[in-house]
Amino acid sequence: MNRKLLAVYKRLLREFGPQGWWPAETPFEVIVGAILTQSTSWQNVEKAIQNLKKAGLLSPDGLRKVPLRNLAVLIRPALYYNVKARKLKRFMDFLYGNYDGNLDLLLSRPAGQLREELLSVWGVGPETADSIVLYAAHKPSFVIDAYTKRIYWRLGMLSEDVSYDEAKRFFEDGLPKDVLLYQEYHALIVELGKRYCRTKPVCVECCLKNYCRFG
DNA sequence: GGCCAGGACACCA
DNA sequence: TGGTGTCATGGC
Repeated sequence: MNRKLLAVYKRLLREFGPQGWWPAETPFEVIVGAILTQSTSWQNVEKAIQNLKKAGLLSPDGLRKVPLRNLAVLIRPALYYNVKARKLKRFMDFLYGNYDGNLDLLLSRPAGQLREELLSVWGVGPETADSIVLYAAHKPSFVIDAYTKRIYWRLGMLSEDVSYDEAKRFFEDGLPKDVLLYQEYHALIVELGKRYCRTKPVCVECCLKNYCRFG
């Protein structure tokens, strides 16, 4: 257990309150959002998801059947829409090819196996896989993103060039294995990052000055 | 008008 | 295996 890691969590929780992530209505929506939000602000992702909803396509069967080109047009507000349309299609191929479209069955797999399977799908990298395991399957798998590395490097708790897996291990070894804790912690880090820790150095300093004095 | 978002993959040496 | 390029909208 890492006391400082827990202290930072409590400080963030006090500052921002419970986040209640993920902002989605169903596990399937979590998965679609996780792919669409790759290197993209959530505001843009929401527009794309709304388009899918209006078109009545926000379901495994809907996304499986819609032509690639139409799908790309619908998710245009999310960045890199051609690539992401292909990624969504690949995921549906995987879901129907291996689980007959049964999402519950896929998500019922043990966390470690689920993560490995997700990583085998083209377009699903470590962060996307962990987001799905944690927020769609509700199983413990800590999510690392650019904000996490940036903030904990500035806090002197991670090295600047830390790998994804190393950072993940650092958090999982340092925290109780608790799904709700993992969910809230990552959401709070993103909230802090969005407000104060953009890439510009001055903003990172600002973040640390105002929000990262953790005893 | 410019910068950059809650990444992942291809390609190259 | 690590570094760099590609993808390509919309908000601030």
